[in-house]
Amino acid sequence: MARRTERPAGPLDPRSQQILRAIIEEYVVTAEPVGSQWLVDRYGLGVSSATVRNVMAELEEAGYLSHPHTSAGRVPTDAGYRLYIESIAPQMSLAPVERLMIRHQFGQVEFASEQWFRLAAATIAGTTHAAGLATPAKPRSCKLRHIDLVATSTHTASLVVVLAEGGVKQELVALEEGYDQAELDDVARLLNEQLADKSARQVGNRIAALGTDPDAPPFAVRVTLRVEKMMREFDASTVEDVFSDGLLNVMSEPEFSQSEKLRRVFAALQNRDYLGSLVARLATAGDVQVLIGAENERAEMHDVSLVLATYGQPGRALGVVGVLGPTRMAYPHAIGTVRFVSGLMNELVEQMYR
Amino acid sequence: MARRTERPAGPLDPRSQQILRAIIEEYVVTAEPVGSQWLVDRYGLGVSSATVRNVMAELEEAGYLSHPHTSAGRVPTDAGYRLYIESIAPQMSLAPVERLMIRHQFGQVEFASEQWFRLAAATIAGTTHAAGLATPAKPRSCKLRHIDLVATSTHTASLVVVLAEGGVKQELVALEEGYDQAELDDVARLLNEQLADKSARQVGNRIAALGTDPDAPPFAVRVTLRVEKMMREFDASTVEDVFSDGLLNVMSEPEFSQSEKLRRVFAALQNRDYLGSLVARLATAGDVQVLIGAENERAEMHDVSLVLATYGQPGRALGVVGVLGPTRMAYPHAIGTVRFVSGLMNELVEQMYR
DNA sequence: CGTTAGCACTCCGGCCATGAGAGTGCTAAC
DNA sequence: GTTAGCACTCTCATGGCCGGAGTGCTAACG
Repeated sequence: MARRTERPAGPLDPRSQQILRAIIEEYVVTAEPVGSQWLVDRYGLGVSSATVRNVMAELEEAGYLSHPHTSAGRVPTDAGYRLYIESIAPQMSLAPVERLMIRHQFGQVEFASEQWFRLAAATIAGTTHAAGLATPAKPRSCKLRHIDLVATSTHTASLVVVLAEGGVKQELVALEEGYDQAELDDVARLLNEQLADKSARQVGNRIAALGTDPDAPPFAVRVTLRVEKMMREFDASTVEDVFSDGLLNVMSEPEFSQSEKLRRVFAALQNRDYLGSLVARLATAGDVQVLIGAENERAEMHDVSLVLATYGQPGRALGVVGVLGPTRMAYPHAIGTVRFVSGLMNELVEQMYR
Repeated sequence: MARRTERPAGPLDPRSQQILRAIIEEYVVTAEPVGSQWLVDRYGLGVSSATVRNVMAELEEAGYLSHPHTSAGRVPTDAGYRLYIESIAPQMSLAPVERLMIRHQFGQVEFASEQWFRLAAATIAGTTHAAGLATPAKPRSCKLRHIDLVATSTHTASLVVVLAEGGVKQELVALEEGYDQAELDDVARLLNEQLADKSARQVGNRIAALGTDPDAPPFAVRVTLRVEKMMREFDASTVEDVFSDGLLNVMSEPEFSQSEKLRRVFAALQNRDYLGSLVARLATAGDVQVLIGAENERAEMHDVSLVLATYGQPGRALGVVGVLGPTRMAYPHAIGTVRFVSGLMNELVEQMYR
C-alpha cells in the first residue's frame, strides 16, 4: 500500500524530526523502548498518540527506528542515531561548568607528559560515563637526540634512546664480551658524535661506515643496529600506546550486563593495529568523527559507538582522544566533550612544539 | 549433642581429608555444589553415601564446608581452601610441558624490558585462565646516571632522567625565559658533572651550592629540584606500575557473570597503594603467598583470591607476579605457575643486575 | 562403634497457565 | 490530516505444581 513517503527521500518534516529526537533522547537515558502514549504524555507535542504512531511507522519504514517485538515501543537504529547527530541534535558544545571542571583537572596535573593521556582518558570517561580513550601524539618521524648505555651487569646493558621530539625509549642489550661502564661510555660518546640528529634512515646509512671504523668495536655496530630498529619501529607505528579508562562504565550499562559481547570489544581494543587504522582514517577528516554500531568495520564493535577526534598538527604529530560507549549514547554531550578535550590537547601540544 | 569431634582440634583423619579434597577439586571445575552420592559414584572411595554425609557434616561443623541451602550439596569455605592448600593439596610443581611452553614464550620476547612484565602477566593469565598480575622490579633506591634536556619549544623542554639501575623517567619542564638548545646543553652538562652518581638525597644537598654557583643559571636550580622530586618519588613508591592481563578471564566465570562485584575488584586493582601494601607484606615472606577470599583486608576482594610471589633480590630490587581469580580456583596449578614464573623472573633479574 | 540402608523432609528449578499491561496497527469517523 | 476506538499481540510477573537432588535422622548391621 502506498505510504505518504515512498522512500526516505528528502529530509524529514519537522514533526518527524521532533519525534525521532524525543525517542532517541528518551531511549538514551532509560534504555527502554519508548511508546507513543508515553511520548505524548511526557513531551508536549500537540498531537495524539495515534498520530505519533503513524509517524513512528513512517520512521520505521525509513529505517530510523525498529521494533524489538510487536507490542514494544520503538528503538532507534544506527541510521536513526546517524540522522540525529547529523541534522537533528541540539548544540554540541560543552556546558561552561564542565569546561571549567576539565580545565581545572588539567591544571592540577604535573608536567609528566605521560600523565596527560591518562588524564585525558580519565576525564573523558568521567564526564561521559563511558570509556575514554587517548593516545600520545606521535611525531611522524623521529630524529636521534642522544643515546646512553648503562651497564646493569657484566653481560647486559640498558640502552636508552632519547629522541629529538622529547620521547624516550629503553631496551636491554646483551653484551657477549664483558664490558665495563667506562668502555660503554666510550662507545656511547662515539655513537653520539656520529648519530646525533640523524633520522632512522640516516642512522642505517652510517652502519656500514661504523663497521670499518677502527675506533668502533663490533659491539658499537650491534648497538647501532638496535637503535635503527627502534627508530624504524617508532616511525612505522601509527599509534604508540593507548590509554583507556572507564571501560567499567560501559560494562555496567544494561545492554552489556551479559558480558560476552564486551569481552570482544575489550579484546579488539587491545589490538593496536585496529586503533592505528582508525587514526589513519581520522587524520584526513577534520572535526570529531562518530562511528555508530555497525558503521565500525569490525564485527566486535557492532554494538558500540566511537566518538573520536585527533589533536596535534597534521603534518607533524598526531594523537587521538575519544569515547567508546554503547550505541545508545548521549552523542551531543560526548561529541562536545571530545571536541573540547581535543582542543585542550591541541593547546598543550602547541605549547610543547613551538 | 556430642559429636565425635567436638572442635576442629587436631588434623583431620585421612578419610576426611580425602573427601574434602575431592569436594574442592570437583567444585573447582564445575562450580556446582557437590553432593554425597555424586562423590561416591565418581571418586572410588570405598564407602557409602551415608558415611560421606556424616563426614561432610563434621567438616561443615569444623568450618571447612558450607551449604547454600538445605538440599544442596556442599561448597568449600575459605577455611576449607586454606586447609586444602596447606596440608592436603597434591604436588604443586608445574608440568614439564607447561614449563617448556612458558620458557618458550619468554625466549621469544625482545629485550625491551617493559615487555617482560606484560609477558609475565599474559603468560600467567594464559596458563591459569585467571587474571595475571606483574610489576617491574623496583630498586630500593636509585642513583642518577645522566640527565638530558631537549628543547621542544621556546618555552618548554623535555627533561630525561636516566637512573643508574637502567630505568628512565621523563617529564616536561616550563622555561620562563626563552632558552635555545645550546644553552640547555650547557645546563645539562653542568648538572651531569655535579650530579652524576648521586642519590636523591645527595642531589637535594647540592641544590644550595648550585644556587650560589655563578656558572649556574637560576633555571638549573629549578631543574635540579625537579630531578630530586622525581628521584624521591621513585624511591618512595613500592610499586611503580602494575601490568595485568586476562581480567576478562575472571569476568567470564559463572560467579561473576553478574558483574557488580567484579567492578569493585577492578577498581581496587587500579589503586597502586593497595598493591604496594601487598608487596610490602610479601617482601618478608619467602615463598608463594595465597590470600583467599575474606583473608584479603579489602572488602572488595572478599570474593576473589590472590596467589602472589616476589622476585628479585630482597635488599635490592623487588617485583611481584601473581594470579587473581575466583576463590574457587585451581590453587595447586596457580601456585605452581606463579612459583615457576617468579623463578624465571628471578633469573632475568639476576642476569640484569650482576 | 563405625557403617550402612532406608526414609521422610526440604528446597530449588523448571514448567505451565494465567492475567495484567503496554503498545501496536487498523478502521472509521471527524 | 488527525483522532478515537478497538482488536490483537507480545512480554512479563505471578503462582501453583511437580520432579529431582540432597540432606539428616533413625534403626539395623557386622
